[in-house]
Amino acid sequence: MAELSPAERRRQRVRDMILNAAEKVFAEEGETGLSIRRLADEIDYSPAAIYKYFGSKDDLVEELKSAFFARLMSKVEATYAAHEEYLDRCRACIQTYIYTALERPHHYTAAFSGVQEHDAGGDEARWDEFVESTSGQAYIMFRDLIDQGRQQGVFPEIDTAVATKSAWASMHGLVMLMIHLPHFPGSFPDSEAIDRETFIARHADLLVRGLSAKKM
Amino acid sequence: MAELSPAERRRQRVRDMILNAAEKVFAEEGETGLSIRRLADEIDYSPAAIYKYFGSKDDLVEELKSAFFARLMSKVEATYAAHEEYLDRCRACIQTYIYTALERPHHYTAAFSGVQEHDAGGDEARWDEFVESTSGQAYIMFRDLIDQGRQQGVFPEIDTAVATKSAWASMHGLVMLMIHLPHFPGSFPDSEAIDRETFIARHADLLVRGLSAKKM
DNA sequence: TTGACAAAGTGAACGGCGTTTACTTTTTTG
DNA sequence: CAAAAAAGTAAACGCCGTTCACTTTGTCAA
Repeated sequence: MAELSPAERRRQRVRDMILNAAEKVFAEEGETGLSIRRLADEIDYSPAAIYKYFGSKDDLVEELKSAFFARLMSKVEATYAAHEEYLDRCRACIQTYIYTALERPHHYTAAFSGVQEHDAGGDEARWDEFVESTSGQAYIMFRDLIDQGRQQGVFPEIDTAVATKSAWASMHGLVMLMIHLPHFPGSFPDSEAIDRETFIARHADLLVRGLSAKKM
Repeated sequence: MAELSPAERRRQRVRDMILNAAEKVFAEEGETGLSIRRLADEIDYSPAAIYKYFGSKDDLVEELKSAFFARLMSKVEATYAAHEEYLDRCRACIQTYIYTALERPHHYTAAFSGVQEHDAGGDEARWDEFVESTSGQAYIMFRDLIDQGRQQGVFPEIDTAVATKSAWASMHGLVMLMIHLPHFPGSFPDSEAIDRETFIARHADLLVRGLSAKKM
């Protein structure tokens, strides 16, 4: 079962030290605060040593991001399993996604950063790549969830793929606004204060309502 | 009428040169590609000269962002004026927001960057600040639009502030996903290809449908 | 056990960055 | 025209990611 030699174990330990130090800094300060030199300092190695374990700073950050996304996915899966009734399950999964994303705002935003040019050409080779990517997994999971709703007639008039993308956008947008606007959604003096929990629940409601509605 | 002295005119010209060069680079490459030294090079001045016109790189970028957001707002306002029927107006404004944001992805994302800590304490002094900020203006405008719907009974059961924030999140999320995922929403082999125009229209539809629906 | 080879680790450097400081040149103005 | 103010600059500071030549340490077959 893949026994590790002492050398491999040692290597693994150092690698983990780097990752742990990086995770800590990144969670608190994001990519801005994370520098190879600072990391090296914290683990008492030279900066150059880190390059024996990671090809580049981006590679390192990539690993932080995908570890986070794996956790996000497994949390949503657990929520899925914990709810029987379909609409409950929907709302709960949406909320779990949002809450978990908010636990690590720097990770979540970093996972969706970097402007992509929109290749109109149907470059379908990228689909495989996407499915294995962090965001791809989120898409697949919610697509399956929503398609159940279509099959059961709860969402009578939707196209699964379109509805999934819309719903995802809606969740994603809420997370992003909450991360970037310090007073969202509460403490707007133009309305009664509303706390995050109730707002998230209401947002999930609105979303489900839109999916359930018949065309106008 | 605030006549400008020749000195002031000259100063203004140089300032604009800097801003134009910055705008060009930023539109194409975002904050990554924008450096003071490169800017100085392009306009044939020394790097230090730029600091006679802008306090910092962030100040400069701030000006690019708010100029963009002003354009975004005025486009949405024009769309507002161009549509009479209420639901048409709603859908059209949503779509204009999305399209204009997508014209300058680097500007739009930069305007929503930087993780904020969530001051639970009702720090209401920030409201004034928010109202004058770029994102604050977007909020106010859509809030007024949606409140019209409530008053007219088109959106019968909504709370204006909550609905506005949800709707905004929904638009914002779509823009962000389109910017960050190269194949969104089309060219997913799990469904028929769908182009951006139709998808945006459908997304706006779904949103309006949610707002119109009665509680379940 | 030893000698060769690989792996781990390092100090110093390269080229880039935002920004500041001390300085010179140009322009405005009393 | 002199003095004050503004515009512009070269050089440096302290960061950054990354690379390279080098030394140290560990592994393993003869």
